[in-house]
Amino acid sequence: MYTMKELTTRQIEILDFITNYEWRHGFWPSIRNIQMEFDYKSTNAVMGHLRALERKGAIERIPGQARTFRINRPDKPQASFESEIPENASEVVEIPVYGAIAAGYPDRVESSGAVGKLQVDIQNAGFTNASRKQSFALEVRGDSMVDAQIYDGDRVIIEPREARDGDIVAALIDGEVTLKRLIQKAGEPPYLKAENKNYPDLHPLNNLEIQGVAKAVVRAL
Amino acid sequence: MYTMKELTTRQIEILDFITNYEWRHGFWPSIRNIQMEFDYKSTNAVMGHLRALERKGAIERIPGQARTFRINRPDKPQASFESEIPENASEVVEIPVYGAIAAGYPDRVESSGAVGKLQVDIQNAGFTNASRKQSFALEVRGDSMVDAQIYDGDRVIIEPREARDGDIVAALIDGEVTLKRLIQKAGEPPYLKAENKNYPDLHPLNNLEIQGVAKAVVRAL
DNA sequence: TTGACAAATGCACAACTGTTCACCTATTCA
DNA sequence: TGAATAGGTGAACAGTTGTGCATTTGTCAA
Repeated sequence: MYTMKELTTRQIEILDFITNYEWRHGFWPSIRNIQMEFDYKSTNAVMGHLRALERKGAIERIPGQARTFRINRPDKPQASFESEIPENASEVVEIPVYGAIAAGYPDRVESSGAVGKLQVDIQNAGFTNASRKQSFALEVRGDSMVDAQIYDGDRVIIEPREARDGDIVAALIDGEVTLKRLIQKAGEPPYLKAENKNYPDLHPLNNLEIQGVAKAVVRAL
Repeated sequence: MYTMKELTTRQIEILDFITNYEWRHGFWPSIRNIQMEFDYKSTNAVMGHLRALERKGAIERIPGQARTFRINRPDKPQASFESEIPENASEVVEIPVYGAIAAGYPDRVESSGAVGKLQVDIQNAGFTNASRKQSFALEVRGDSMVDAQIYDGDRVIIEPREARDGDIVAALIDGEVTLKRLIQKAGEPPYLKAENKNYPDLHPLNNLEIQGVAKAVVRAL
């Protein structure tokens, strides 16, 4: 189901080290940091793996800039034995629930203060370490996202970060808050698309401010 | 109140930008990134502030290494925000994720050990205090519950308790595990019903053992 | 006035860091 | 057999990045 291609054992080891390094240090490793961990005699051994990981969509980097990683996790945990010793499994995201967000037509956020908390661990929700502390949850109102399996009353966990094309985002469009899918093609102005045929696309008149990207849905049964 | 000394307005601005940059990008800014943000003509303007922030204990850095920040924030945000949050909202359930459960036709639980953890607070998931510690999460496989908005790959949080008519349950039916809705009318033998017209009802031949009731769904986007 | 400190400019340097080129071994697969 | 791919060595290069020195301005308190 996920677009990420298969990774080799070595590539998974590298990826794990990068993730783990960031978890332990709070910043990403340099290529020579990785080189030392694996006792490579050349930085190029690392470069090859990084290129492979990038080609397979597992990571992203900013060319030429130091320690700028982005990890693209598949939602599923990879190797089964890898998680038998879940070192970071106990790490928890603490997410304030701020109020309602309209999945129908744009609306204003209602509640000013947090009305509850939601805690989800990083592995399972696919958060980047970077923004986990700032994540928050919003209660969904309306039915404009039903085709993305997001329903009225669900709680959406929002991670504040830059959005890419196709992300489901919490956005301020002309001053009002809404939950929609972001369409951002090169050379064209970005707009918001509902996941429900009955709703029209939302083209911003003035400005479009992305507040964050929806990372997970939680629904009480 | 805190060991951290007073920061000037400018230093707070710098600190905020650093934190915010890391939120948005997933990695720390370089000194020149900060310089550009504040339109400094010299990197040394930034250096001065960084030195001050480090001297006052607000941040830490690794000398000579790129984009290696550590923010020393007071752990508690602000008292005013804290008081708006219900006290018991911080209480957390720790839920091991055990493996896959078939929402299609019955299947065996695949993994023996926990493959991850999921933490959800009590208020939002609606757990009873009694059984929250035994709760666990299962990954859903198949599409037999799509009409209840439970999809392939979702994680269902199961609370082990006696089920009532209409509950969505994890059940052992004739030795195999499945996720279905329980139909239990008075005077009739209970059976399991899929939330998908294409799946037939499951009538147990021998025994029907309810392992628990589904309380919440968590899905990564 | 003097001193201390916050804030900022300008420039140069050295270390850190990503990247490339050339070359090598081993395995898989048609 | 030949091509493709994973994995690796070695050396060199260039851009990024942190850092130091010298200098200026303004505020505030002793």
